[in-house]
Amino acid sequence: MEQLKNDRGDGTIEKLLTAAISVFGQHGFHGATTRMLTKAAGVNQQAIPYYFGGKEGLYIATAELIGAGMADRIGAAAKKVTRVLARADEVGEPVSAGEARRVLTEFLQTFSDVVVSDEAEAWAGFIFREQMAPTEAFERIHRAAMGPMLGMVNRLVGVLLSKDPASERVRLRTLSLISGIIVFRMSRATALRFLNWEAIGPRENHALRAHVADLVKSISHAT
Amino acid sequence: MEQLKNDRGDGTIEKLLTAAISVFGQHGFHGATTRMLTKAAGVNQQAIPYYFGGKEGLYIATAELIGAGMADRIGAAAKKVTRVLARADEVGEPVSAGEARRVLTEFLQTFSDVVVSDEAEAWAGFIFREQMAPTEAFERIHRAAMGPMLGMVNRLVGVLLSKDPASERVRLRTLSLISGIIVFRMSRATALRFLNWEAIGPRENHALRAHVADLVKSISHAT
DNA sequence: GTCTATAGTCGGATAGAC
DNA sequence: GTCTATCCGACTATAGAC
Repeated sequence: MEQLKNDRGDGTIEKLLTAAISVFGQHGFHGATTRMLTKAAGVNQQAIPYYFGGKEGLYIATAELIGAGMADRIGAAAKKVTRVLARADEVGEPVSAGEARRVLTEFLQTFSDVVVSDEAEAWAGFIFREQMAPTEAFERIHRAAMGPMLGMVNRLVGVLLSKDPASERVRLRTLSLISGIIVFRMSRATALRFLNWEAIGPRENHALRAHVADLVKSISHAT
Repeated sequence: MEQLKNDRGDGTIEKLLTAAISVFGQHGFHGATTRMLTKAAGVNQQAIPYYFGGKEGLYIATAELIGAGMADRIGAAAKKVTRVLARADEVGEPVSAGEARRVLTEFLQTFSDVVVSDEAEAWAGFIFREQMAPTEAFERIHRAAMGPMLGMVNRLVGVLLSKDPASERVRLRTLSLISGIIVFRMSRATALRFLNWEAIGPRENHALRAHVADLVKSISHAT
């Protein structure tokens, strides 16, 4: 399967992949039918077996696209953090609590932006379905985006707690911290209702960023 | 549909419901077939349309059972909290921060126990699928268990932050707090791997209870 | 490379014997 | 109330014209 044929197909593959993210996300693998997928993409039903070898092939390809998309969207922010951590390693001196808090807050605010973005809405269903019953698709998303992010955040949480990042306590905090942000996407319906929000617009986005700062602050204050 | 017929059926309905929780949880509504469901329950395929009017009817009935199960399992702990809150209302004096923290910790530890329990494993897939694409089934679970719990926890978080429980800030914290616990069920695979845990046994359960106490503590310390 | 037509499979629900 | 047999529709994938 050396490479996806691109000649002549005026974006059939791309249209299919784009549509697949939201259709699979909304209905899951079984709930989505090839007819839904191709209709949403505006292409012939036969395009799926032809280009992807079948529905499952399209599913895997979609997962890869999502992984790449996530990595891309948080990439710039992640690079900043990596740079700070790398510099600390070079100097052989740990990152200061103040800097860790600043960097972590900034990164997680970006993450929060991405999480509640319209783009992520299409990703979310896909990812969280996979999280419950991981298939190969999840592996790919994890490797591309989630794994590196977890490790990075964990190091900063370790600094804030003045504890070994490898310790259980730090890792537990990291997991809870990230899930405390993701909840606004994953349980969006529940969250909106509970907050009396109708949607997540600029004002709500701003409130979320403040909330993220709150969460980070609460880590450094606890012992 | 006055009442489910129970005469003579030696537990067919019960067997079907019990099996349905895990089968729907694992495969989702579309992924689960009536043949899977009835085979897992050890009953005739025809039993689903007969007793529940169809696959969807079984799905709704399953949701109700889960809602009742959750309410039951956290019921005792919830009652304690309700009592404390009610007493405060009577006296007209707010709950003290110390008591709020104690009560909240105890409640959330129970919640954490339930969340990671084997029983909840069967519920989890069902609930989180619903959370992403809520149907009527979600409404029922929400009303039975999640809604009341959110309100209760929120009041205590309000006390700890010395803020109006209705305020956005408090509600945001409540959502993040609860999701910080649920993550160990919802993203269990990711969490276990990140923590180098093989399973959640007694030791891990204990660690989680300590972690929950940590999370509550971090609320009272933050401003 | 893209289409129409259709084959082949499996899904949920029904009919009717017992 | 429970079974076997079966229908009908929807699904994915293939065949073959263009």
